[in-house]
Amino acid sequence: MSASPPGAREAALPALAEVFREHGYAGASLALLGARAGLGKGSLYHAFPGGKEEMAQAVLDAIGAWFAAEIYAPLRDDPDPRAAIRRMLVETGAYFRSGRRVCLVGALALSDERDRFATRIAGYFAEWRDALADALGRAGRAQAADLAEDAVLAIQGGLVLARALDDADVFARLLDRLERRLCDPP
Amino acid sequence: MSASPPGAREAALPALAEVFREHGYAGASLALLGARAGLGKGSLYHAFPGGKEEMAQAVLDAIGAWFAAEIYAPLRDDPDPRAAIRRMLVETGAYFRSGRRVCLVGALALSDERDRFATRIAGYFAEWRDALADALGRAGRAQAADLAEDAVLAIQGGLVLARALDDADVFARLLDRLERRLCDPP
DNA sequence: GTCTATACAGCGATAGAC
DNA sequence: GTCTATCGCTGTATAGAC
Repeated sequence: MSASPPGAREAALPALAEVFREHGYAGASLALLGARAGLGKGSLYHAFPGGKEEMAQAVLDAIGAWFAAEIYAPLRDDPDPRAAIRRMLVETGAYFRSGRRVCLVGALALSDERDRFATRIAGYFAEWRDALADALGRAGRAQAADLAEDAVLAIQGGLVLARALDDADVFARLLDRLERRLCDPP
Repeated sequence: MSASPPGAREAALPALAEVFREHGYAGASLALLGARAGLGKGSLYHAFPGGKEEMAQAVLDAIGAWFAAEIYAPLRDDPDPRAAIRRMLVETGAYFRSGRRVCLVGALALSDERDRFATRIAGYFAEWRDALADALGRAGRAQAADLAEDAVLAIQGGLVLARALDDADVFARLLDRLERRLCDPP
């Protein structure tokens, strides 16, 4: 029981997320997670009784909720689908710090922890792809599903290549190309 | 000194590579590496005095050599550049087991071990991109550099998405789209 | 609730028998 | 050359003081 500051758990999530992004699931030690969140191990386990796995699941939920609200919902609901797609590209560039920040979901998908988080990983990408396909369809594009799959995958590849070459311009150029490919009249 | 079978080191590389692919650098324990290679720790350290890092560097060298011979060289030298690009797509599909196999270089790029292997990681992708741009240029395509960057990054993204959705068809569809985008007349 | 202390397992690496 | 035994360390997780 007990009345910890009601949002102690939520308050820690951004710090935890950043540690997972920077070090991966295996490399994110409880010492690092606690230090960055400003909590001792006791407090961490009080907020997340399931330990590291529960922390990661909560982080993935928070990431999914952010994308759902800021990106997927506009793609589905904005009466101007092209504007929603442009918004998606701008928000994506900002969220990933122009390619300097790793996508935790993509990194987990490649790791051997994939199975543990399979549902959330698959949901994140399926939702993104389907919301984008919806917007492209409403914008009158043919083969909206293929185009959406291609764009979602390119964003992940852009993050890989930008980090591999240590060159954030790679990601910026990709977003430019995507804007033309997705928003220019067919 | 001593005359270990001259290729003991080389013979172990494919097994070591597979363990690194499946478990990542951090997750590839010496126990796993030795078991899969059929060697005890003593033999492993005899072949790779630098330990796990030397094993990974040797694996990356072998991967780079394979791609250089099978993919980059034809892209640069084949008198029919479109045929070389088609060959690249076929070989890539086979190498990554139609998307069921992870790209070790891409996974390392996302991990926090990136810096340790930065030179080989960057070289792998830069060579691929430049060789493909060369072939596209010889095929008479405009904006060959952009097109090449986009294709190399899409392959990495395709591997991420195929694994995230646990759906190898994602990767197969991507290779089909790339063939049209790269080989069809402009 | 938050801390420190600790249990216990697994890691990379090394030493030394054979 | 290859093995087993072991070192020193770090990991997650838990117990218990406060």
